[in-house]
Amino acid sequence: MNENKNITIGDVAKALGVSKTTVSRAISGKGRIGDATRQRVLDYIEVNNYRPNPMAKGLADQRKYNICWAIPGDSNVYALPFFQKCMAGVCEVTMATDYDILISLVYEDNISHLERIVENKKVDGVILGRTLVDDIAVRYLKSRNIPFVTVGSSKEENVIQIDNDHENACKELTERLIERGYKKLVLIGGSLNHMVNVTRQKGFELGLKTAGIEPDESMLFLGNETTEDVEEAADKAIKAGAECIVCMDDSICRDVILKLRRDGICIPEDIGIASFYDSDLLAGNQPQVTALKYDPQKLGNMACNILLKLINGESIPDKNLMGYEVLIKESTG
Amino acid sequence: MNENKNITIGDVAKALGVSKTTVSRAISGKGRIGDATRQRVLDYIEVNNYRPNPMAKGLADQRKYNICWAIPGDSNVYALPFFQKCMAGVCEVTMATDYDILISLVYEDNISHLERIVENKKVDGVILGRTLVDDIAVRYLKSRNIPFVTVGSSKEENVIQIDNDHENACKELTERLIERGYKKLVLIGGSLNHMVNVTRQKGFELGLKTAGIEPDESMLFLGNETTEDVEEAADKAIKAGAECIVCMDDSICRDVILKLRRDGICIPEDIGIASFYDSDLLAGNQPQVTALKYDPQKLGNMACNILLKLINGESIPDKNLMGYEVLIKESTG
DNA sequence: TTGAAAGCGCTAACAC
DNA sequence: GTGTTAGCGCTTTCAA
Repeated sequence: MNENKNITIGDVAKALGVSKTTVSRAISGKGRIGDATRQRVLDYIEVNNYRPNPMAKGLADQRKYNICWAIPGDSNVYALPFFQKCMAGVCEVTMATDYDILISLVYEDNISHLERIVENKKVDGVILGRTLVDDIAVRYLKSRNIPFVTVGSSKEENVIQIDNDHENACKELTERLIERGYKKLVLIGGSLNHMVNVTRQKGFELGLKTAGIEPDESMLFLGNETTEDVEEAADKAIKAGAECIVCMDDSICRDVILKLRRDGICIPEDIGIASFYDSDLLAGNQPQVTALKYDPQKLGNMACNILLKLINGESIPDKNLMGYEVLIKESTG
Repeated sequence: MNENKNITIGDVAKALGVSKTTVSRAISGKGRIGDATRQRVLDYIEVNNYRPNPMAKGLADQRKYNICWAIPGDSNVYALPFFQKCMAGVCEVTMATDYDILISLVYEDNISHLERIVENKKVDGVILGRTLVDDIAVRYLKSRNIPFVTVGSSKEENVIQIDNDHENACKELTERLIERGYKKLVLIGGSLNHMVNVTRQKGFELGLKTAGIEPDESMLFLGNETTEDVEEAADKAIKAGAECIVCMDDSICRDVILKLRRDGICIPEDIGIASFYDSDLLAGNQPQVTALKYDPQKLGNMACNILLKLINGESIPDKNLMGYEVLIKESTG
């Protein structure tokens, strides 16, 4: 149609013999306007494919119509399917609105990119894709007084959090494992600066307690960052007589499984394996792995919906937990 | 510092007793301005942490200072590490500029989200994260006359493409496999609507020809979409007497390896395995897999740099190929 | 070398 | 119910 000519609200107004205000009102639905006029405007816009200039709109109403999706910049982390699925969930929601998603990579000790985006006022709000125990991003966002939500729990006050119910999920899975006859459970986990890991550990310990087992150090192999760390932990766990290794996440679980296979240890004959997080990483495995299943996409939906509400001034409870599923599979006997 | 007060160019001008024009010139570097004045302005800005409002700037200079990173929306695809790494590469480049990245999910037969972003003029250019043989996104972008580049090759004319040199890479790996003594090579591949797969097939066939082998249908198992397809293909390949299975990408390779393991077929004793693409999916594997290694992050760097140049009116050659590495590992004898 | 003023395209009081 | 007008914060002629 209109090759390069950028048709503006003024053009529409002129063509219809009305004022720009009227056109603006027809579009936004705000203010009084006659039904007939509104329809006339809407029709014209539709036919001539008029699109308001977001810059002008943003300048005038002080909105950016962008939100920021901030994810870890560490390459071994951001590539996790979880973040992709979650982002797709966010995307699904924004697609139905005028909002778009701006990416930011944040690091545990460096959030300069996020800062730039916020300082430059490019977004109306931000979604933090993961939370840390000591989280400079959360603190920064709070200090800037910009609407934001976190995917994951936070220890900070007054932070709107959307999270899976890891605590209860892990508790339940732990209990179920014990019910299945495992006496000596062992937890292999990652960085304790990740809130999710802390929460999972708590769930694990609660599960043990419910079953009358007092958690102690000999069952916990935490803070493992690298594959080597994990393999070493697995070694120790086995030597300590573990009957079932519970892995805090899918990537740890993958590492443990590969390690056991190399060592000729059979699952589930020699030892049971369970994971506190299911994912594609574990998908092709056999035996299939007992694990907790969440829906990252739904989490993304929810986070985005809540952020949008927040931006629009609605008030939201701090804690928003989502459900889970316990999948008992072949890897645990 | 300044809590909520949005300091504007006017404030800076007033505080310094100069005009807005002068401040603008000091920042942009455009137009004549005295060194002393410029420095005075710059210092003030630095100290008071003034940030130009991107909306206003965009409105005035008709730029958006955003580029769009468009990736496949199919969940089994966009979660591939390749896209994440590539995006990180794009991000690295934008971080050093005023540009930010807007996400769009596109589908083979539906690019409405991309269309909205472009129609709404939210970006100055777009990077297409993958290319198809019949690519509606490419055609759309061309028709809209907006600067764009593709990561991956395209059959369309006048498209700026940034790609790994898949053809030569696959050709070379194929030759190397033959040199190692494999007589009967077989290629298992995915959708032939993906340009990358078409290119890889071509490289494979060129490699065979160089070695004096005429490629024929019995060596090609292409168009496999699902894990089941791949497993069936692997079955047929083995029954057809394949000595070495060449997989078009990492996920196919993973599927093949799992399948062989289930069937009790040993690598490399019973059969060789090679992959035209290396990734984390294959990382933990043993035996380690002979594969082609690329650098997706560098690809992202390059794509973004080129797009930025394009936006600034520079002219760029259509074809931009990047290097590769052939990794011969245990999986091929 | 610097400044005044006119937009960029849209929204929102405030009239009528 | 509709129009007038004054900005939103920046860039850019055009004068000085």
